[in-house]
Amino acid sequence: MADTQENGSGSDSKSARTRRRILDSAAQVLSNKGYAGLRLSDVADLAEVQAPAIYYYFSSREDLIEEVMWSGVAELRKHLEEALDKLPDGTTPLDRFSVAIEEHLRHELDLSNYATASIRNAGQVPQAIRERQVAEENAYGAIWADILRAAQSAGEIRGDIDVHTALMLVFGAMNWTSEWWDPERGDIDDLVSTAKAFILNGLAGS
Amino acid sequence: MADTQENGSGSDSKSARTRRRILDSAAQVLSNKGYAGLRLSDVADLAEVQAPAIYYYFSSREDLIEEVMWSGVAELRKHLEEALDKLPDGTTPLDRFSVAIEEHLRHELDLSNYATASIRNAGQVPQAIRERQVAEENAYGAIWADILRAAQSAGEIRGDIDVHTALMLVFGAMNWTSEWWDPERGDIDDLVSTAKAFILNGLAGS
Amino acid sequence: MADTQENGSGSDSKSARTRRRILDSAAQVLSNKGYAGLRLSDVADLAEVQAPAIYYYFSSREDLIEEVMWSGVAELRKHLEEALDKLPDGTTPLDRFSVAIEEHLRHELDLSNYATASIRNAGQVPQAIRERQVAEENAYGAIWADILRAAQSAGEIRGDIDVHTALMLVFGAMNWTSEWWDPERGDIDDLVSTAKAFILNGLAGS
Amino acid sequence: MADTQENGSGSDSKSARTRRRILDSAAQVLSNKGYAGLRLSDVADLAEVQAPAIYYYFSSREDLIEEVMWSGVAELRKHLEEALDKLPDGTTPLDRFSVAIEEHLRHELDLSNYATASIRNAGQVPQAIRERQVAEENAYGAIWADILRAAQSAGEIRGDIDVHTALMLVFGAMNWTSEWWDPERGDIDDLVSTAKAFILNGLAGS
DNA sequence: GATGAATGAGCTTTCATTCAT
DNA sequence: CATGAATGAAAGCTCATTCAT
Repeated sequence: MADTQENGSGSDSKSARTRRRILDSAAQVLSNKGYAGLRLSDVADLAEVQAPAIYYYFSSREDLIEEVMWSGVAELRKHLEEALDKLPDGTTPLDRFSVAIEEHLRHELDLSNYATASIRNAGQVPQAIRERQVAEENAYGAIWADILRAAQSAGEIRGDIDVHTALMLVFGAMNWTSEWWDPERGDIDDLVSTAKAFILNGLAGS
Repeated sequence: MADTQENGSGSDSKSARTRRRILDSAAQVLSNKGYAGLRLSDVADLAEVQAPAIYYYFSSREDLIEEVMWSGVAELRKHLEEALDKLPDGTTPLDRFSVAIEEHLRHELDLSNYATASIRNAGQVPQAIRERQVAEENAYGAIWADILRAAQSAGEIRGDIDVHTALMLVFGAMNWTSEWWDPERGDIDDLVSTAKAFILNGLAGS
Repeated sequence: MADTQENGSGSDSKSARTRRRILDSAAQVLSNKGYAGLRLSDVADLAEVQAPAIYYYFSSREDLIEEVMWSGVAELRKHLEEALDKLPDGTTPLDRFSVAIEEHLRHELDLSNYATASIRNAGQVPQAIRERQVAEENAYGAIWADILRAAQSAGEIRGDIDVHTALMLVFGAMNWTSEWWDPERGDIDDLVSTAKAFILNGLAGS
Repeated sequence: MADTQENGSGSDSKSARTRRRILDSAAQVLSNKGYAGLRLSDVADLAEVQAPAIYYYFSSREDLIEEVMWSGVAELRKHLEEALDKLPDGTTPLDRFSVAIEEHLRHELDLSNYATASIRNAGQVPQAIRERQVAEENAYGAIWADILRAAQSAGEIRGDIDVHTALMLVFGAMNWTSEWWDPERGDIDDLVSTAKAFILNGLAGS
C-alpha cells in the first residue's frame, strides 16, 4: 500500500496518471535517499518513464521536490481535518486530540511516502523549497495548537505547559516512528495505543 | 561552542589537529546538508585545508562519514556513562532516567554536531556505513533499556508498556528537538525541564 | 515592415500562409541567433504554432534553414534584376552599378530578414546547407561582375583592379552595415548616398 | 600559423600553457562554429584535454567565450598601437591610415583566430558577454577615428564624409575578407594593396 | 604532509524529433 | 492539419578521486 498511494484526487486522464506516477515516485525516492540523494533517473525508473519526460510535467528538479514536500503536509492536514469533522459535536478536546494522534500516525506509517518525505527532509531542503512547506506546516500546526489550548482551558491537560514546546515534543515522538517502526514486525494498532497513552499521560501529568 | 567542539581527546600533534578539524567540519556539514549533500569541498573549506588533503587522513568520503556517524553515537554514550557513573549508589532508576534525558538533550543541542549528524542521517546513509553505527546505537539503547526495566521492576513506571516502543517514542521526542529548537530564541533549561516532565509523566501514567 | 515581410508570392491558402509564417519566423530567428542558436521552439513561438507543426511543412530543421538561406539570396537577386530591368536602355554601367548598390542596401536593411540571415550565417552553416546557397550567390555575384566588367571596358573604373577582389570588398562594406546600422538612429538615405560615394570613388580611383 | 598563434605573452608554466591551449582552441572553434555552435567537447578535443579540465581554468562556458571575444579586439588594438608607434614622427595621417589598414588585414587573416572569432560573433553573443568587448571595440575604433579626423583636417580626405559611417564601411570591407579570402589561393600582398587602394580612393574621392 | 592539475563518472537539463490521436 | 506526450542524444557542469611534485 505504501508504494501505491494516490496523492489527492481528480482527473485520471493518461497524462494526469503519468504526472501522478512521477510525483509518487519522487516522494518515495525522497523519503529513502533524502533531498540531495534524489536522482531524477531513479524517479524516472520507478515511474517507468525516461528521465526527460519529467520535464514535461515539472519545470525542474526543485519544482518537483517542492510539490512533494508541500503536498506531504497538505495531505496530512486534509486527512486530519476530515477526521475531525466527522466527530460528533460534543466531543471533548482530549478526545479530539486522541483522534489527531491516531490519524497522524496512521497516515505517516501506513499511507504516505509524501508525509515521510516531508518530515525527513524538512531540515535539508534549500530555503526556496522550504517556504511553501513552512506555510503548510504552520496551518497544520495551528489545528493541533487549537485543540491543545482548548484542552488546557477545559482543564484536561496541565496548564503550566508551553503549547508550542509540547506540540513539538509530540510531533517528535510521532514523526520519529517512521525511522524505526517496521510494519513487518509490529502491529500498528499496538503502536497507536501505546503512543496515545504515552502522549496523553505526558501532557495530562500529575 | 557548537562549532568548535573537539571530539574525544588524545594526541594533539599538528597532524592530529588537522584530522580533528576535518572530522568536526564533516560533522557540521553532514548535520546541515545531509548524507548525499555533503561535498568534500565544503568540508575542506570549513576545515581550511585543500580537498585532496582529506585523503591523507581518510581513505574515502564514505570512510570520513562513517567515522562521524559512528562517533556521534559513541560520544553520546560515553557522555551518558560518565554522568551515570557520577551518581551516588542509591539513586533510583527514575532519577537515573531523568539524568539520562538531560544529558542526551544537552549533548545534542548544546555540544555536538556529531550527535545531530548521526541522528539526522541515520535513515539516509548506505548500509555499509550504517552497520557500525547500529552497533553503537544498540549499545547506547541498552543503557536506556536497562534503566527503564529497572524502573519498571521498581514500579516507578507502568508495567504494561513495551520497553522498546517506549524508548523509541522517548528518543523521538528528544531527537526531534534538533529540528525545531532554536538556541537563539529558547532557554535550554526550560526545554530540559518541560521534556523531562513530558516524558516521565508519559511513562509513569495513571 | 522588417518583421512582417512576405517572401515571394503565390497561393495564399491557410496552409500556405502558415508555411510562410514559419519561414519568416525562421529567417528572423536565424538573423538574431545564428545557425546553431536557432531553436525550433523559438521559431514556433514567433510563428504562433506548436513546434511539431513545423514538421508538417519542412522535413527537418536543416531543411527549413536551407530554404531560408537559399531564398535570402534568391530574393536579393530577383529584387536586383527587376530594378535593373526597369532602367532605360542607354544607362551606363556605372549608373547601373550605382542602382545595384542602392537596391542591395535597401533590401538588406529595410526589407529582409532573409537577406541578413543569409549574410550573417554564410560562414557557420554546414556544408550540406551551404551548397544551394553558394549556387545562388554565384548567380547573384555574376550580375555584379558583369556590370563591373562593362564599367571597366567603358573606362569608368580603373582597369588594374581585380574584379573578384573588388566585388568582395564592396560586398563587405555593404553586408557589414547590418551589423552596425541602427534604423532608429540613422537615416537610410544618408547611408545609401555615403556608401555609393565611398564605393564608386574607391573603384574609380585616380 | 593561424592555428598555433599564441595570445598575449607571459609565463609559460605548464599550467599557463594549458590555459593558453584551451583559449586558442576556443577561438578557433568559435571562429568556425559560432557562439551557439561552440561545444566544450570540441574545444577540449582541440586542446587535448578532457572537457571538465576547462572548468579548472574558466568558471563557465560564457567566461571562456568572453575572454576570447574580448581579447580578440584587445589583441588587434595592441597590434595596431605598436605598429603606429614605430612610425617616424612626421608621418602624415593618410600614411598612418594606410598602415592601419595593412595591420588590421594581416592580423585578421594571417595571425588570429581571436580576431575572426570576435568579428564573426559580435552580433550573436549574449549581452553579458558583449559588454566588455564593446568597450574594447570603442577603444579600437577611437584610434581609427583619430587618424581619420586628422586626415580630414589635413585635407587629405574629403571633409563632407561622416567619420563614423566611413569607418564602418571600411571595417566592413576589411572584416568581410575573413569570409571569402582563401590563403591557399590568393596572395595576401595583393589583397592588401588592392584593399588599400579601394579604401583610400573611396575616402579621398573627387 | 600537502597541493596544483587533471580526470571519469554521472548529474540535470535542453532539444530535435516522433507518433498516436 | 495539428497537438499532447514522450524519447534519445547530447550538452554543460559538478564532484570524488588520483597523482606527480
